[in-house]
Amino acid sequence: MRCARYSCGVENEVGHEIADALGILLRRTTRTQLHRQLTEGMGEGVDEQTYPVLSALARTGPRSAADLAPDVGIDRSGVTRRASRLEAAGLIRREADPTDRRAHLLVLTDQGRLAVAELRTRLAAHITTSLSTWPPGEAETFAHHLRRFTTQGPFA
Amino acid sequence: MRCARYSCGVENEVGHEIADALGILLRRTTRTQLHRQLTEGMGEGVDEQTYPVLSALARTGPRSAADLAPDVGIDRSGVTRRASRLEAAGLIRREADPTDRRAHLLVLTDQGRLAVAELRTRLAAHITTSLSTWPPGEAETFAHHLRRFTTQGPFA
DNA sequence: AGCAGACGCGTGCGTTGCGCACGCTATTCT
DNA sequence: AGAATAGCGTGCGCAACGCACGCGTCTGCT
Repeated sequence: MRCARYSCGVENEVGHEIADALGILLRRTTRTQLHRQLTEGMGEGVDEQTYPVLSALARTGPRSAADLAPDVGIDRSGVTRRASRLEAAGLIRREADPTDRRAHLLVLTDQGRLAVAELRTRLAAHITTSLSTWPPGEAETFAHHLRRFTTQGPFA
Repeated sequence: MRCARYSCGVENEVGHEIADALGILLRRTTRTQLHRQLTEGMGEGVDEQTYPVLSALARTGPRSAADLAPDVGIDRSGVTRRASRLEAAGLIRREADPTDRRAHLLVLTDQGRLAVAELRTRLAAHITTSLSTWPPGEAETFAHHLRRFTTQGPFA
């Protein structure tokens, strides 16, 4: 176990370090406390289970439940149920697919768009306040690295 | 929406960017596919639900179930049940607290320690391979930033 | 010292959510 | 046109969680 920082290129040490940090992040994420704090006061329909549906819809636009399922990681029926809850909360609505009359497209309502924006804003506020002590510029590089990691990394 | 990179200090743009990336990470995490892939072939007791317990024990040493509950984010009874599963799988064992005869300390067995190490190794391998295309040094910087973020950030 | 209240763990009950399998409707291919 | 296929929603069984309770243990007060 030699010194890892600034070693030649990429070594396993870096992977372990990131793995540890991600493990912490996973744990902090798994505990739904932050999600609850973020979703507090929102509509009754949005929680840590329905949020991925909203987020995916906001990212990729209207899609069908079956199409959404692999992104959310659950069964199609689960997406259907979550969508029903979100529909009851008025955050999304089912729209008939014009090209296929048996398909239902899930599309965010204005309220749903506001909800996603609000959630993102709250999360950004949390992050921004805690990043205010970082040296100038490092937050930006971290943000770029994080984005690159999520888009081309093992979580892509 | 002015240009955010290398702006003065920290602006909301950075928070939003990180929030988006974390949103993706949350979604990718919520979908248990990666976890399943990582825990495939491990003992039957370890899954995406029991992993946080193992991880927390590996990080902080033997603790009681009630003490562990807030870190895992579930009820004490839930920790008790997860611990029972892990105990049945031989990954942890309940040990009588020497200072309090009603308390049971959850302590990793050698097998449990190996399981945590194996999980961390698999995760590190995933990360390392995908980071091999990064410019030299950036992975280390990202690792340090990520660690700092998880230790002093809003997820601390 | 003795007793009452508090604390900690484990367990039954009710609830919730998921996966699988099925039925129904619409589409497509021969 | 008819048969096979695809897509959505729903019933059933299962797993897991939260809440509340009981039992054993500790602690503080008289």
